[in-house]
Amino acid sequence: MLQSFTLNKSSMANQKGVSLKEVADKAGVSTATVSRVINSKTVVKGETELRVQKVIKQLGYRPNRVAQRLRTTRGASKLIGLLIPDIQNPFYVDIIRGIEQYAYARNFAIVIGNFSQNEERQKFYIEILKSESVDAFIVAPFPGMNDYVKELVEEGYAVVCIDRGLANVDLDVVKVDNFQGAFNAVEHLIKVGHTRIAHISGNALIPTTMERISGYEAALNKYGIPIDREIVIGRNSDHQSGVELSARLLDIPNPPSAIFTSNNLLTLGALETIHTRGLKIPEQVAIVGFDDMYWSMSLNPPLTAVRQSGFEIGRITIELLHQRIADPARPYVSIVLKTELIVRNSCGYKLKMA
Amino acid sequence: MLQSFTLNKSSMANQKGVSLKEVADKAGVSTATVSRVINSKTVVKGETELRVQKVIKQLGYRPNRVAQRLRTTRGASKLIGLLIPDIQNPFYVDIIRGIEQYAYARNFAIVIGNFSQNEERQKFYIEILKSESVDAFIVAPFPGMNDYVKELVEEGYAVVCIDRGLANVDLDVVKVDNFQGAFNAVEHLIKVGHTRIAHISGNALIPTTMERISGYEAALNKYGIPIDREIVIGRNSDHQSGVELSARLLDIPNPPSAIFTSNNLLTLGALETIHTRGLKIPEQVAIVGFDDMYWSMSLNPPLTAVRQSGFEIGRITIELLHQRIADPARPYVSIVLKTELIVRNSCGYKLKMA
DNA sequence: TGTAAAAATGTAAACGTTTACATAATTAAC
DNA sequence: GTTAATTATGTAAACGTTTACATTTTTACA
Repeated sequence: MLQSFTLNKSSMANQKGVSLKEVADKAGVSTATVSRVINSKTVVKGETELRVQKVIKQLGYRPNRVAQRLRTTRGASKLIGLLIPDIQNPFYVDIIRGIEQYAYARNFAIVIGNFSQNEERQKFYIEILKSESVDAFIVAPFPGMNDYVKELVEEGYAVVCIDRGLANVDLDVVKVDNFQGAFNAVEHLIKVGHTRIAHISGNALIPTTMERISGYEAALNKYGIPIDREIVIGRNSDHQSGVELSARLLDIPNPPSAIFTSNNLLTLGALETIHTRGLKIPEQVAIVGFDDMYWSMSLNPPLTAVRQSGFEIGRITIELLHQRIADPARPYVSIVLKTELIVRNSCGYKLKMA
Repeated sequence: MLQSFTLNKSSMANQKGVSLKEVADKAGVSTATVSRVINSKTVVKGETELRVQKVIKQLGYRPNRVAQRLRTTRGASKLIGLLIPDIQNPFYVDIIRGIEQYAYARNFAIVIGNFSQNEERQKFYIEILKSESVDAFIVAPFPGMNDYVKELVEEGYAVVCIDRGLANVDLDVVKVDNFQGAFNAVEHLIKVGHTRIAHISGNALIPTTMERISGYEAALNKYGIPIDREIVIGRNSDHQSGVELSARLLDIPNPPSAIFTSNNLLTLGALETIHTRGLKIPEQVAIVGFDDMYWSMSLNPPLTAVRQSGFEIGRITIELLHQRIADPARPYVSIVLKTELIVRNSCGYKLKMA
C-alpha cells in the first residue's frame, strides 16, 4: 500500500514568521503588553510577564525588525550603514570585523556598501541606505563627499568618519596618528643607514595621504636630509599604482635605496615590481609600508610595517555611534589611535644599534 | 542690525524623507497611482504619469524600502542575506565583490554576516536575517548547518550555496571543480619532477576539502606515486594551521620536496614557516596553493596557484537567486566552474618540458 | 447617441510593530 | 469602606508602502 506523502514542505513554503499578535492572543493579553515585555519598557506585572515570556519561547517568536524599523523614529531602527572604500584592502576588512563584532553585540545589524573608491557609487549607496532607514552611517569619506556627508549630519543621522575626517564639517572621527606612524617608519629607515628614501603616496585629496607625507618630510628634516621631490610620488591608493610608481622610482638615474609606501596595496604593488626585477630586499632596495597585514611574515623577506589596528577602530566607532544615538547633543570628538612600527627584515640592519 | 538665524539645520534634524503620500497630494492623484508609476505595474495614462514623475523628481522622492519590505510578500523585499565564513579570506572577498556588483545592479541590497567559521554565530545571523525579512540567503554552509539551511529552503526562502553544497539537501549550488583544480596542481608538481608531495588540507567536514584531497590522490595515482598518509595532514582552513602543519611536515625525517596547500590562508601560513626557517623555494621546498590572490606576484618567489574566480561565483549566484525568486519551481542546478592553474615560480622547472 | 467593454484611477485594508491615550485594577490614605 | 493616587493593561492610530476591489473615465461599436 502506498504511503501518503506528507505535505509539510510545500505547506510551509512562504509562511511568514510568528507575529506579535499571535503571541498576544495565545497569552490572552493585548499586543501592547507583549510589546512592553519585549522592550521591557514599562514594568509588566510579574505573573503576566512570565506568561508572555513562556508563549514567546513556545512559539519561537522573534520580533520583525522591519516592522520595528518602520514604526520607530530614527535612532531605534538598529541598523547601521557602512560605506567602505575598498573591501579588497585588508585594513578595511579589519575595520569591518571590529564593527561587526561590537555592532551585533548591541543588537545592531550592518549593511555594507563597498564603493570601490568610486564617488558615484558612494552617493548611490548613501541613497540606498537612507531608504533602508539606517540609524547611522559609518563612512570613510572620499574626496568630493564633503557636502553629502555634511547633509547626513544635518538630516539628523548619527555619523562617524573612520580613517579620516572631513574638511569644514564637525563630526566624530576615529583615525590613527598618520604623521607619527609615517615619521617612525622613515626614521627607522634613516637609523639603519638609508639617506635616499622615496615615498609612494596615495590619493592626494585624502587627508590621510597628506599627513603621511608630512610625517615622511618631518623625519627627513629632523636628520637634515634634503627632500627630493623627484622621489616623492603618488597617484591612487591601489595595487596597480604601487606596481607602476615603484617602477618609475627604480628607473631614475639615481634610484632610492629605500621606499616608504603609504598603504598596503601600494606596498604589495611595489613588491611585485621589485621581485619582477629580481632586486634583493633589503640589500638593493629596502621597503617599509604603512599597514601591517596578518600575513606580513609570509612575505620574503618579512615586511617591516606600520601597524594600525583596524579592529580597534571598528570597536571605538561603534562605541561612539552608540553614544551619539543616546545623546545627539554630545560634543563631537576625534579619536586618534597610536600606530606601532613592526620591525622585520625588509629594511636592513646596518646601523640599527647606532 | 542683527541678521536672523536661519533654522534650517536644526529644523531639518530627524526629519524623515518625502513620503509617497506627499507626492500623491502634490500631484493631485491617489497614493495608488503614484505607487503604480513607481513600480510601472499597470499602465498609467501618459499625462498623469508624466505629472507624477515630475513631482517625484521635484521632491526628490525615494521609496522607503522598509515600508515596501513590510508590505510585500517574500521575494519582493529586495534584500539578500549573505553568510560568509571568513571575511579575512580574500577568496570570499572576491565573492562578495561579485555579489555586490550584480545585486545592486538589480536593486537588491545585501546584508553580510561574517560568522568567522563559528557555527553558533552562523545560526545567530540566520535568525537576524530572517527578522530582517530577507528574500534570499547566500550561504557557504558550515558543518552542522545542514538542518538549518534545509529549514530555510522549506520555509520558502530562495537559497544558493556557494563554494560547497549540502549533504542530502537539494538546492542551487555554485562552486568550482575542486577535484580537477587539485589534480592539475599536483600533476604540475609531478611534471616538474617532484615525487614526494605533501598536502595540507582544511576542515575535513567541508566537502570542498575532501574533493581537493581526492584530486591530490588521483594525480599521484595516475603517475604511480604511492600515497603516504604521513604527509597528508589537515586541521582548519586558517592561517595558523598553515603555519603549524607545514612545520610538522618539515620536521619529519624524510620531509616532502613539495607542498600542495588546500586554500590561501594555509598557503600563507606555510610560507611563513618556510621563510622563518630560511628554506629556499622552490629548491628546498616547492609550493602550490589552491586560491590565487591579486598579490600572488608580490610573494617571493611569485606563487603558483589554482585560480578560482570568486567574482564570477558571485555573479552567477545572483543570477540564480534572481531566477529562483522569479520561478520558485525551477529545478535545482549545480554550477561547477573551471579552475585555472597559474604557473609562476614556486614549483621549480626541472622537467617542465617533459 | 447610447451602451458595453476596456482602461485609468481611487478607496481602504493590510503588513507587524510601537506608543499616546484611555481604562481597569490595585494600593494607599483616611 | 470610600476616595485618591498609583500601577497595570487595553485600544487604536500610526509608520509608508502595495494591492484587491470599487469606481470613474475613456474607447469602441452599433
